[in-house]
Amino acid sequence: MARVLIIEDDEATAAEIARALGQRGFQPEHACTGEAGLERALTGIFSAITLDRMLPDMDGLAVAESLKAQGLDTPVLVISALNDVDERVRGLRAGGDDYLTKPFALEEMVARVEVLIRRRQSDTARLVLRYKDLELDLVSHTARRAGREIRLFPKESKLLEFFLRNPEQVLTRTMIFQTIWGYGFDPGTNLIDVHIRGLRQKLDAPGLPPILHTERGAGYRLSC
Amino acid sequence: MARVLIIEDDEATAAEIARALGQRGFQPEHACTGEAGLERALTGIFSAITLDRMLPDMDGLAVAESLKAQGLDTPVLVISALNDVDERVRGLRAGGDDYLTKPFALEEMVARVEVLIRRRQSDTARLVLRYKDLELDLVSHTARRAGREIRLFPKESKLLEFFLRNPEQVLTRTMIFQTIWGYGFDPGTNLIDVHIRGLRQKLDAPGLPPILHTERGAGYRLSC
DNA sequence: CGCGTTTTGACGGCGCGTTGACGATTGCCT
DNA sequence: AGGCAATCGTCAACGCGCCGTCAAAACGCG
Repeated sequence: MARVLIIEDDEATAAEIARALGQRGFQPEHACTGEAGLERALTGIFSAITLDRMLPDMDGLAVAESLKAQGLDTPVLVISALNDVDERVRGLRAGGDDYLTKPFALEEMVARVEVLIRRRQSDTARLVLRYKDLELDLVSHTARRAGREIRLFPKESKLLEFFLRNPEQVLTRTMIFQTIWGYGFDPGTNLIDVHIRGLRQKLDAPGLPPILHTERGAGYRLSC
Repeated sequence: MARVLIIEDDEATAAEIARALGQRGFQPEHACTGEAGLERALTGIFSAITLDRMLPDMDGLAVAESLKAQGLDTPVLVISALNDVDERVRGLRAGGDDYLTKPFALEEMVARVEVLIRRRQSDTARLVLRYKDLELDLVSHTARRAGREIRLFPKESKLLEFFLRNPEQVLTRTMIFQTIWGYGFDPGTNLIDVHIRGLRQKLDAPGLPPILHTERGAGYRLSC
């Protein structure tokens, strides 16, 4: 999952940005100072960086310049209260890849981050399905519930995919065999039961409500 | 010198943009309609495109989408009078690489075009890729891990390049065959396995953590 | 023709899918 | 309410097929 570094001294702003990014499926991390941000950016792997123009210890532009000077080409979105045209031009020339002025709409910020990342790795757009606090990466066969990452077997992944594409609906055994195994009939084994068990075991961490419900005599259903 | 395509119906605006770009050393060309712009963009080689959101014959966003759909990845700067946040987000999601609202300062417009071009060049013309303690020189086909220099075969280099451009992501056999061999399908041989083995053997010096992981039933992944 | 590289094919190990037995639970019927 | 049958859940073990390995053959370039 794409990691985004937030270099921002104001805690409240940083929290808002992080939340907005998190909702779009990014994995945000936060650094409070320019120094810390530089450190994190150089040691970790990030898909993009949001950089506050004004930081307590150093100018945001100095951070951007330093990053580019060290050969790091992670795209940088400069965020600033300075709306002057000259300031914006300076920000872009200093190594920023985009410039956004405060106050800004969170949605626009996220959209700009997405553009920056999209340009970089234009290939391999990963396909992700979502329902409530559950999401599934169809390529890596990796699920995620309440932030916890869960590795699934291919068959489990296919099964969960079927449920996520038909949430809150009862799926009969026949439908499941049809879709996952291509059978077209119920062979009478407990194949599905076993895989459902596997999924439940991995998805239902203690403290969370169960998400796969059995409809006796009918089939199974994915719901809150 | 870099050519920039201006898709803009208003003659006066187009002339201003062209002059400003020309002064910074760009070679501007002008198309008056969306249709003409599409035509020029697809037939000529441009480093960037400025695209008016409102055109007489078609919506600017439709032009942007059409360009991206045809596989053209020339960066697009969308210019519009619509300053609504939703509009801007739509513009970016539709395939625009940046969004600028009228009225704008010519200098900022030029700066943004420069950023788009700079970013693209650094993407394609980059000679060395890095991830953690691993780096790869694309011209000499030489890798380096923990300081140790490693000579790679051309195929191995291409394969590693693909992984380095998509770190920490699962790459399926199909994706790899598509990218490295241009097949578009999995021929069912163990070609990839053999080359992966070659890379592992060369990259994983004893004492270092393995860096190429297999995701059974899914593909391979480059990580820590 | 000779060298370096890529591809093929055979073989073995092990992960994952499947099976079958058995226990638990549900719902109907007496 | 209680018993019974049908349905579902759980577990461990088997075996197929995917993946790793190796060496030899095919390829391409000079």
